[in-house]
Amino acid sequence: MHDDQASTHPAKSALARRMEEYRFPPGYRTMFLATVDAFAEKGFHGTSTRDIAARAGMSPAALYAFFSSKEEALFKIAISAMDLTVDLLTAEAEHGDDPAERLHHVVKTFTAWHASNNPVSRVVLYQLEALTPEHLAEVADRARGIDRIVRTIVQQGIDAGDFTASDTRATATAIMSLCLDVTRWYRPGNRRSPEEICDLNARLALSIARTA
Amino acid sequence: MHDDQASTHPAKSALARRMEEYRFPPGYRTMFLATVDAFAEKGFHGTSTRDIAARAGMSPAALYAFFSSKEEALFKIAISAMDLTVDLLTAEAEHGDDPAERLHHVVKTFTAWHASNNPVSRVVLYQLEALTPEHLAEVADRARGIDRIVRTIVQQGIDAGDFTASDTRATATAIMSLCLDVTRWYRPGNRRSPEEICDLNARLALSIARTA
DNA sequence: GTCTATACAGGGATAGAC
DNA sequence: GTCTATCCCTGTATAGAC
Repeated sequence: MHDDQASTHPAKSALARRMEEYRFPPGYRTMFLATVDAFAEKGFHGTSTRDIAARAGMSPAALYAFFSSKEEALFKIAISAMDLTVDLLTAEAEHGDDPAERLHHVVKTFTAWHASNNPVSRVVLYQLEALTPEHLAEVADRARGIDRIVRTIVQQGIDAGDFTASDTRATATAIMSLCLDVTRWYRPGNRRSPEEICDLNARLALSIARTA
Repeated sequence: MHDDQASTHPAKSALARRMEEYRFPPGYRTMFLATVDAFAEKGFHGTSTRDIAARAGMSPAALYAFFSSKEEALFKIAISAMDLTVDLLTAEAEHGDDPAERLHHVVKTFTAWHASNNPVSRVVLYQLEALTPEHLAEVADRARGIDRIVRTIVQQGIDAGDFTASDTRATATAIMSLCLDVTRWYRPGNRRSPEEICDLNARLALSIARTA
């Protein structure tokens, strides 16, 4: 008999699954996921440690068994999510023989990430300004790594003569916009299925790469 | 002799100019703009009324001469900005004889808005969750109005047989993503000039509208 | 409309027991 | 690792003078 979802999560996020695989302690996982949801809903500064504790079903002090501060919790969430994103996209960037195919896979996966892990991606996209400058710098490094994955494929397509865009960075930025902005407008139960959304974004990304 | 900019604003925002035209009292304008900048930089909950007061060069109590609460300040900022956006885009949506031309104008203007009024647009895009449900509903109305301007042009283009997209709303969403996400990545002094950015977005929007 | 002063609630974080 | 209890600071908002 397998566990059903007892929590408020409609489906277990990729991050939750990874934490299980890696045998993170259950208390940590509970607190971590409660923190993600709280930050996603109310924002970092709008969330009190008491909010988080209530969601996790623990006392406010329990947070400090896992994180040295609320800010560190945000930092660890961001790092975990971005490392997972890099892993996913790096794997996808190797599927497919030509740049067009690789772009298709990467955009599809990156779009799906933002739809299926909406709470985490809201935190990563909108809450990072609350980090200390040191932590922000580490996180910005990861963000550049993600950018680079897309940019590299665009450049390869241009070099191969398959993509006709003239400005690699600008093209990558536009493609990223399509993927990231899913975080803003997507809600579970959207008119379009996640698959339709991912497919459209993948096709639009190719159009963008082929716009002079 | 014209006034030079004495404030921290690199250039007077469209909103600041409109408040002058409409003869808003100077104290109100100062407080309003200080609040915008504070919210844009630190977020609504990350900003204290003392922060705002310090930026405005006034006492913390001065805020309450203009707004009944911090939340009301956010609400008035959002409403002002969105009303101005609707005015700008509505005007642009009338320039041009065919849908392609109108789309070009609207996307260009909407992109320029997010680049040139970055602080205000950061607040409007990322801080609205802090509004009361009643205020949020009013603001969401405005947001739908803005969406509709783009959606209408897309629909006209499809009806005219000029755009080949099959899903009007999805197409409008993708075009909006290009425009809105400028808020996230654009900073004054970007490698590309605002004009280049606007032109590219306008061309990409057309590509998107013409992707099956 | 702007100030000084202040009430008073809520927040982050810690102490110390189990 | 988790709790109860609590410290102390910060934050919103108001009172009342000018």
